[in-house]
Amino acid sequence: MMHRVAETRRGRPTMNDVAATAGVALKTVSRVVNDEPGVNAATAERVRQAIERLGYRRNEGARVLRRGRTATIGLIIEDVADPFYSGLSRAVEDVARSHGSLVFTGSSGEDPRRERELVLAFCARRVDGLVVVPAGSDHAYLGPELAAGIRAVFADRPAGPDVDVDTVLCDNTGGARSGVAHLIAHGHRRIGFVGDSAVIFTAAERHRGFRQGLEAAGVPYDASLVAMGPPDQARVDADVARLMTGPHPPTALLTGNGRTTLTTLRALARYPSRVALVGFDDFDLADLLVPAVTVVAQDPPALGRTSAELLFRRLSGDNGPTERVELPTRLIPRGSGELPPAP
Amino acid sequence: MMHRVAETRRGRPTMNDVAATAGVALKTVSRVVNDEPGVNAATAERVRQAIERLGYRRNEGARVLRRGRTATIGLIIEDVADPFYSGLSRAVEDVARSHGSLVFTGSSGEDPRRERELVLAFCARRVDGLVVVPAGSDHAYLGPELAAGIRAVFADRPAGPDVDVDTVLCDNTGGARSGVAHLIAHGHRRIGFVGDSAVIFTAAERHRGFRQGLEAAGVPYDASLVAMGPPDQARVDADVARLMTGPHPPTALLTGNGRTTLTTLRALARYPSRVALVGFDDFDLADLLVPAVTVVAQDPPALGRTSAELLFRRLSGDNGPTERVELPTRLIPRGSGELPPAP
DNA sequence: CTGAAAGCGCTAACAG
DNA sequence: CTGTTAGCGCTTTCAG
Repeated sequence: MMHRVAETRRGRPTMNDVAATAGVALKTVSRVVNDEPGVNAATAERVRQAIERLGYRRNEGARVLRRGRTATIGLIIEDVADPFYSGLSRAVEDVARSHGSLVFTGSSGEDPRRERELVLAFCARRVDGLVVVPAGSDHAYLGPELAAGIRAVFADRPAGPDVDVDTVLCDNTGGARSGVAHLIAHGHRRIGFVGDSAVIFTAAERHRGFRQGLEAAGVPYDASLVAMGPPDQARVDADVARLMTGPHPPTALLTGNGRTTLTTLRALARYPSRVALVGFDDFDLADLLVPAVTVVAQDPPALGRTSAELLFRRLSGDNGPTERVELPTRLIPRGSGELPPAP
Repeated sequence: MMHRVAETRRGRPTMNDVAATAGVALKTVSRVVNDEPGVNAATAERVRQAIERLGYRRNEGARVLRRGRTATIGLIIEDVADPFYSGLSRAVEDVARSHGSLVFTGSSGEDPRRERELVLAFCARRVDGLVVVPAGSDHAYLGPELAAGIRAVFADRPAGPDVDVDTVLCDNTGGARSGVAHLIAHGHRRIGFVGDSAVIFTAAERHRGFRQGLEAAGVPYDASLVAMGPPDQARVDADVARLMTGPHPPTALLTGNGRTTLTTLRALARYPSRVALVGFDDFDLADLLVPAVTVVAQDPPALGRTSAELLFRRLSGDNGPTERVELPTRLIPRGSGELPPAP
């Protein structure tokens, strides 16, 4: 079937064009388009034919201008290409869809300025709400947006002190504690920690949990066994080399997140001795490595789902006090975390 | 600093509110907001102060209504949570950003109805253009949108015959041929193919390349060594079992995409004999498995980047004939593809 | 340099 | 059941 180019100046047929074509008033078209009751079946049919003939599609932007809600939310994460965030994204998207909303996605790349830029760009598009994994800790810029009624839920990391928003986190300290406890239960006492930069909330929390885990078992904390920094291979190679070639190398490692686990495994491949390893974050293929990798699993989709559901609860009128949800972690033993201390 | 709630009815300050506060006309505010020349410095400063005081932010939707362009594009993929698509997404997002655009992301989940729904929802939001990885092959629904001036680039898979759009593909047949050639060069003659459902374009193309590769070397094609279907573990387990326990099991396998490679590796873990394997699509950790996995690598970011750049070229006025770009693949030998045929 | 009026495409409110 | 009128927040003429 052929579709003629719209009759209007701008390239797209409008409700007015449809009304003219169908020989009815604008409002009648509006009624048909919005399934409002009280239109004669025959008239409605004429309108529908005109719509079909012109290839008319309602302009959502114009509609929003009148109605207020955009049925759109914004999602800011660190990097869609990271499996942790892509799992979270998918869950947010699914929840949004079930609420009839579309989602703008943006990657901050761990840059606070970019985070701010994205949030404000989304707000200028008048998203109804935001799910944000913050890169920075200064969120004063959100003040006017929140005051204007845009709702926000922070996921994975909390907001700075200047705003009061709902937050969904994972039990970072508890997860790290359980990882350490697991290694200690398997006989380890010299346990290293390879984590992300300490400025990142989750990294700092996991490091805290690591320390607590040692303390709980009466194992002294040794700062020389801790290596925190950016997750690039070169940095991790250097840090692992430092740990493994020191006077008292660790017999076990806790790694601070998915990316770090991979880079650490690569770095470790150069050393003959088998160190035990528990990774924070599960990853595809953990079961296929030799030995299979024991992990403290988070649930990225649950993080996304919980955040988005909380957001939509707010959007549908829940004005109760700010919530802070903490999701549990789960230790999955697969082999690498059960290796005994090397002699 | 405190921000008072907007003085208007609707919750957000408008240009009018700013004008009233600054004691100027609406148009002057507009000029300041848009950095138009010809505003007295002092006046502009008063306006800026009013903006700051009210927490004013331009309503992009209203602006669009007048101007036409939304500075927004839509991206439809199969699943953000799949690393192939998340890599592509990130690249699209980056290109969009460099052109000052925001991106709506949606996952079709391989469902043509959902693909259509997303495309139309994005069009109703008046995106300037679309990058779509199609799930279906009927794209007649796009006709009116294209006629109305929305540009579209299809990525990874071509559009159906009913529309004429730019397309960016990967060299699926060539990649598969090179994988097969590699295995044959290492002495294999009984080579199996485990791929995605044949209805998926890339799967069918890779199967075709597989066949061509055999033919080129004079190795007869044996349909009993081919297993195509959904990438879930159960199906792959069953198919691999069929292949490996048959009268003449293959000594090597070509797997049709990233997910299938993983499920096939899991399935193969149950069999003692070492079959050689080349996987289509590279994946994180391929180097850490034992043996490390030889792959025919695609470049998902390049796919996204190329598609998005083509889209923005169209949006900036390039009306040349429809293009069809094909991106090369690269064989990365790592070990699994160089295993000799089992005795 | 500044402003008033018109209108983008739509829905809300109120007639007939 | 159908239509008219106003106006969402902004930019675009066109006049001062």
